[in-house]
Amino acid sequence: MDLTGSLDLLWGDRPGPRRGPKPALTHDLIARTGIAIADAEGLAAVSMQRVAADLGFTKMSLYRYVPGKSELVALMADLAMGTPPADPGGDDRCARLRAWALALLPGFVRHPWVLEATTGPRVVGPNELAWMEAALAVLDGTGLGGAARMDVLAVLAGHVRNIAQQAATTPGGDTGTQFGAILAEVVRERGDRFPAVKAALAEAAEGGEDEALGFGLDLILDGLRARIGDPGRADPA
Amino acid sequence: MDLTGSLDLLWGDRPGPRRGPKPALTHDLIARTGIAIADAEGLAAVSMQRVAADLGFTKMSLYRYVPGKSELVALMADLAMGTPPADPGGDDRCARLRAWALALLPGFVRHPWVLEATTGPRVVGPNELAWMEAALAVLDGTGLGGAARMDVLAVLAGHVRNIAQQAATTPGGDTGTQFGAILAEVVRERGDRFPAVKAALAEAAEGGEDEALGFGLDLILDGLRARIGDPGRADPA
DNA sequence: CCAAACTGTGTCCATCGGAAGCAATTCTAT
DNA sequence: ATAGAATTGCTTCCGATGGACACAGTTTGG
Repeated sequence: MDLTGSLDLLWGDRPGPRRGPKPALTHDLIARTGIAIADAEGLAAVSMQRVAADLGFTKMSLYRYVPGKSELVALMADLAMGTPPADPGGDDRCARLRAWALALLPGFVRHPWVLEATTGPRVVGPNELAWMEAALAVLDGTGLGGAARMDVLAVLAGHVRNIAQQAATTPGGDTGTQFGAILAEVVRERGDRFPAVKAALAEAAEGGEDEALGFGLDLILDGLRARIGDPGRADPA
Repeated sequence: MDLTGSLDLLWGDRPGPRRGPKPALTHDLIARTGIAIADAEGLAAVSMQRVAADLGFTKMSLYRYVPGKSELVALMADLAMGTPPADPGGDDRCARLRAWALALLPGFVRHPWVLEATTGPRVVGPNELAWMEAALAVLDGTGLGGAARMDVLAVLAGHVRNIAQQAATTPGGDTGTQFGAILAEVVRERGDRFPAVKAALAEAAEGGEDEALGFGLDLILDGLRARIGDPGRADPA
């Protein structure tokens, strides 16, 4: 796996050549075209051919800008996540982390393919690193060690990813094939062998509102609050 | 997206035909062959051609057993995760959930491609459902609602997935390209723009042992302990 | 002014997932 | 026992994909 290609591309460490025809495309334009395709039809619909066609160019011209498809997808993913919002500040670090996590969700919901594109070891891009920086900055000055701070970040981001994954629909537009719906379908006729799952599903369907994201964040942040001296409710009601 | 194919295959609802030549292969054998390839060379190396070749058959013969590649991958993933261990029991539900989460990790570490294979909406297989059942059974009888019980499960499993993802190495055997190593490489020359990340990484590298999994679990389970009346240490010390 | 450098394109290739049809094999019904 | 039906594994074929390579046209520096 060659990571220098992704690294140079994502971080834009390219000396600008001066001779020859002026480039008609930019990394940004190419990536945005790919994002549009992935948003509408899923990551599988993103091919070099397709991206080039949507831009009005031939497939091979893209290779003048991007070393390969995986690097293009990495570029798309980093661009799609955008930059983190400004830290609201304040004394309650947990509240700030909560805001950070809540801000992370829309990107995953609007671009569900980013979940696919960012599984496994990869080169971290500028935007992803900026998100990490924002969360770690909040954790600066707590008694937590470096590894622990990274862990808090991983747990929070992981939870947001999970929620986004459950909410993700099939790109084709099959709104009925959400993860929960599929699960319910599977359990319907086999519930006897999985009574706890059956009960939880039935109760959840009856209960109404889905507060998965907030509930999980409260769970994690309550645990965190106990480890750092921070204002906020000590009694979780 | 046709889910009936995956559904029937994963759950083995196939009436056994009696006429014709006896099948030379089984779902189990095919899936295990695919797993061996994915373990050694990554999920990308798993093609119908390759699986068939390793079995000594032609590519198209596999389609007599499996409707398509995605269904094969789903079968591989469910088989690779195996069945959950027996619940140790006891009064401390959090300890039981901790054991459950710890038992979940080895499967992801041994088969990193399962993370890729199980992103996005999918048909849940028997083994995955058994893992869900095991965790939800522990949460039975707590005051938590159905949706909340599912959320606890999602948070725990999500954290384990995240840890496994960070520990995953490139399939090709590039042991140096773990996620943390790549991250460190990126930050090395750009640390000034990301001071919090730089500090956390430096401190983590110096600190030594990596307790990411346990730390995150403690975080989550402490938050959970506050919501269910359960024995266990109240002071996280 | 010319050679070097760069861009976009056309051609070519191996590989992939999968459809369709064919021959051989085995079971069921007579 | 035997004919027909069902099933298997194989061969052939197809469109699409990612990517290598060479080529012609364009721009710029010496």
